[in-house]
Formats: sequence, structure tokens, C-alpha cells
Amino acid sequence: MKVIIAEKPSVAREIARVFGANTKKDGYLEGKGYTFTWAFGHLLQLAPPQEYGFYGWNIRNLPMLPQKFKLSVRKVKTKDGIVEDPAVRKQLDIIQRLFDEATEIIVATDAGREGELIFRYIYYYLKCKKPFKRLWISSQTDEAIKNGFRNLKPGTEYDTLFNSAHCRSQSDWLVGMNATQALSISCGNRSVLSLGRVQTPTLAMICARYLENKNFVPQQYYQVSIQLDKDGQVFKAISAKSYKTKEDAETILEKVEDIASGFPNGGHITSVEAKPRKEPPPLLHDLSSLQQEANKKMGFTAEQTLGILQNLYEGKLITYPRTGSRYIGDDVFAGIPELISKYKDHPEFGKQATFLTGHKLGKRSVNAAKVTDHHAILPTGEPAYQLSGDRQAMFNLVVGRMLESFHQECIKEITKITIESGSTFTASGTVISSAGWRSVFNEADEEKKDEENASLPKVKRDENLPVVDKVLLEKQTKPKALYNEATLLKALETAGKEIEDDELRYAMKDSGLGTPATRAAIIETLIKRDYIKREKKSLLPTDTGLAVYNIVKDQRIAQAELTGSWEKRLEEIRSGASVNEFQEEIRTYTRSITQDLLKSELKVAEPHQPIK
DNA sequence: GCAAGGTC
Repeated sequence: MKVIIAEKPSVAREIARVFGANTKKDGYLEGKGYTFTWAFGHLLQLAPPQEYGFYGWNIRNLPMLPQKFKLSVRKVKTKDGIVEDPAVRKQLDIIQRLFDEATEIIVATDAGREGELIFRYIYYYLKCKKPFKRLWISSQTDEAIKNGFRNLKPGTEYDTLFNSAHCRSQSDWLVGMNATQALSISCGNRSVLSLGRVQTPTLAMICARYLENKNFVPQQYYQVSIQLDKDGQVFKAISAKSYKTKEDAETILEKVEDIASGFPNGGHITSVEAKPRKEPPPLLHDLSSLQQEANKKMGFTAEQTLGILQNLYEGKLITYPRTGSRYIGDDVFAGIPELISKYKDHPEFGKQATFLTGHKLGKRSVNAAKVTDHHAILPTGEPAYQLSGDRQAMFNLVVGRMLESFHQECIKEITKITIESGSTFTASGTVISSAGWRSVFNEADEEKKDEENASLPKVKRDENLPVVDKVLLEKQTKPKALYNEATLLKALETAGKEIEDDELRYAMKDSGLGTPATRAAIIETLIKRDYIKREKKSLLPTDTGLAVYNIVKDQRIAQAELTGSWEKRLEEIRSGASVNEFQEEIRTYTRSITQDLLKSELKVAEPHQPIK
């Protein structure tokens, strides 16, 4: 009997379906001489410090550098404290029994570094010695699965991938556990002051932006706005220049040739420019873009969005949500017309779905090379009945975005009118001449400035129009906005793009900080540590957060570059470079940061949480 | 009591 193990139940089910196996058993599926079982993500984790004899949080244990790491079963928090997750234990027992009976093991965890780690930790924990083959596919259509099975690779081909994954895992443990204990102990051991490769740069970004915002000195400046009348249609124009002093602006104001000053037609049109601008449809959603959108439109936190999406996914209404790709392959695209046609009667989207079934679809989101472990988020086409408000709203974002993505360009006409009336004024307005994808949600453009005109009348060069009103505008320069969940997620995704070192920037180019699956959890961790708090929609540092930031802000652990340098080395390990060398560097770094942190003091008198 | 990674 051959055993296939997937990363999660949904993938095992898909593969089993392709094989025509449909006997359901407890923890696996069976049929056609195969069994199809699964993990639930990481079932095993690196064992905590006490399993190496490092008891309590004690300076004598630091730095903690286990000679050999152990694995332990994933834990879960209950009212009786932290215990082994019984569901995980049960699944491990099932996998063990299946492996024992297996003539061959086929690894079908996700095609990537963590997928490899998920399997290998199970394999080594169960002390399995049987050889295994690797299924390596990047989409889960029938054809891709069949093809993958015709091209199974020897398991050993992925040994270096496992090495890099294991190094990532150990390095995060060494740096995170030691830095956390060192900082907490040196600050009096009154509360957990955690540090880590991802959470600390994230905290630093929030703190730096907060301080920049708080210390920003706004500059006062002035402009003059006038209103013109074209056959009864009034529109706004604003002075081309802005002025540092009120006096300068008042001079300009007085020079305006408006009706009240005795000029019946004092607005002289000197130029009219109209340019069409094409706006391509947006890409399909990945998790991060959907979290950002749901935060902007509905105010959901990243964690709430993830929870709702997981729920829709378990109800088979949407495809896998924790994806980092905004593309689909040609195989999935082939099914899109049929999928869209299922929404022809949808109360909100029916009209656009019907429109699209009669038109050639845009292919901006179709690119097989940009599909990694999972493709972009799509509805499955299953009918969705009586969803709760939140789930319905989220589902609509997914369906709506699908329609947008395969829709046509939006064509806008951007008009700029220049007017002389004592000095130079400009009026601008944007008119949508063909809505294209924008007709799906039919929402107003987000970033419309105050001075923009919703529509402009048709005017010609050399026309003279009456100026019916004029006003002095007092304005201030604005600081960069504080982070909210949407902008922070975006910043985490693009973290590393500003790194000067070409190699480090390259190493981070596809990753950023954290992963789609973990970013919501990172934000929640910072909140749980009382490092940051939500205030309205913004994320603000607390006094504790700022104090920790002050201690570590110049250290490598507070910088995205640390991830860049690890990613570079991990990629080298994947292509065969020495594991020991990197591990030794990490140990050296762990010793040094532990030493540094043990000297620190928390310079804030904030109330601490008692130790549990 | 700690990391970051994955998932139900």
C-alpha cells in the first residue's frame, strides 16, 4: 500500500478525488491501492528550553545553545494550561500506523521550504526509515496532479531544502528565545519582553513612524481658490502656486478679477488639456491584499479576516486563503468563464457577470510562473446560502474582485484647465469615459482631492468666464500617517525593498517580513505583549513598546536586513552550501545579542503584568 | 512566560 501525505486535509481530498479514491476513514482516505492522509500544518515544533534542561528564566542558562534540537508535539492552550494538542497527537498516531504499513511514502506537502519541513519533522519524529518520493506541483488541478504523479522525484533531492528549512527554524528559536529571555531578565523579569526576527522589526516600524508623526512640525501655507461659472455650471480652480505667508496670498486674492471687483468676465481660459488614462483591472487577491481591502472597507483586523476566510474555505466556498500569489495558471483560467457564469443571477454582481460571459476576459492575473504553492483566492462556485453578515461581505469581496480582474480597463479622461485671473489658476477634473472593471463595485475613487471637480464643463481656450467667488485657503503640510493594519501589512510585504545592499535586497524580494499566513499573528503578538495598541484604526506603540524600541532600535534584530541576510544564506544552503558554517554564525550572533541585551535596562516606569 | 512557521 502506498501512502500519500499532504500538508492539510483539503489537498489530500483533492488528490484522492483525482485518483478516484473515496473511502473515508478516520484521519485518511483510501482507494485504488493508496491511502491519502494529512497533517494540519506543523504538527511538531522545536522543543522548548526546559526539554534541554534550561529551567526557569535564569541568567545562568543564557545563552541557551542546545547541541541537538528535539521535536515536540504541537501544544494548545486550555484552561488547565498548555497541553499537547489531542487532535495532533491522534493524527500523528494515524500517520505512524499508515507509515508502518506502507510500501512507499509519497510526500505531497506544499511545494516549498515549510512544506518540506512539515513532512520531515513528522518523518524524523516517528523515526520512519522508509524511502519516500516527492510530489512537486504548483497547482491542484486534475491535470497538474496527474502530471506531478508521473514525475515524482526521489525524496533525497530535497535534502538541501530540508536543511535550509531546519536552519530557518533553529535560527529563529536561538535568536528569539535567547533575546526574549535576556531582555526580560535584564529588565527585572516582571513581564515577557519578547524579541524576534520578524516581530521586532515590525515593532520598530510602528515606533519609528509614530515618532516621526509625533515630532513632525507642520508648515503653514496658503492658496487661493476661485469659482467660475460656465452657463450655470460652477467649478473650482486653485492658484497654481502656494504661498508661505498670508500677506502674499492676500495680494493674489485681491488681484482676482471677480464680479464683485467689477470684472463681469474676469476668468481667462488660457489652455484646456484633456488626456485619456487607462487603468488596468486590479490583480486577483492574495491573503495580504484581501486583508488590506477588508480593513479599509469594513474595518476588519487582519486576524478577523483570516478567521472569516478560513471559515469560508472550510465551507468550500473559496479556494485556499493563505496564499501569497495574486495569479492563476492557464489551467485554472480555463475554468473561469464557467465560474463567472454562475454569478449571472447574483443580486449585486449579476449584471457584470452577465456582461463578462459575453466578452473576452482580461488576462492580467493569468501567469503560471507567478503561482507559487497556491494560486490567488477565488470563489469555488459552490452556491452560498444565508451567510452571516461578515462572511457575506467577505465573500462578496472575493467574487467582486474576480469579476474586476477579468474585466476591461477603466478609461478616464483627465482634464486640466488653466485660467488667468490676476494670476494663474488651474482646475482639474476626472471623468470616467468607460468604467470597465470599476463598474463591479461602482465606488468613487478613493483619493480624490478637495479641489478636484467631480465633472468639468466643456470650455474652450480664450473663453472668458465670470469669477463668482474667491477664497483664501489656509493649509498645513501633513506628516506621514500612522500605520493602520492595512498599511502595516503592505509595509511588511514590501519590507526590504529599501535595503541598499543589492544581494540582501534580492534575497528578500519575494518575501518581505513574515509570510501571508503569519502576519496577522505577528500583529496580535505585539498587542498581547502590550507593545502596541489599536486606537480607532491606527496602530500605536505603548510606553513599553517605545521603551523596548529604544533599547534595540540600532541592533540587527530590529532591522529587516536580518531576514535578508538569513534568506540569502538559506538559499545558498538549498543549493548545497555548508549548514555548519551558517549555524555557527547564528550561534555567535546569539551569544553576542544575549550579552548586549543583558546589559539593558527598561527606561520607563510602566505598570507590569504579574508573571503567570 | 519566550520565536516563526504552518493549519483547524
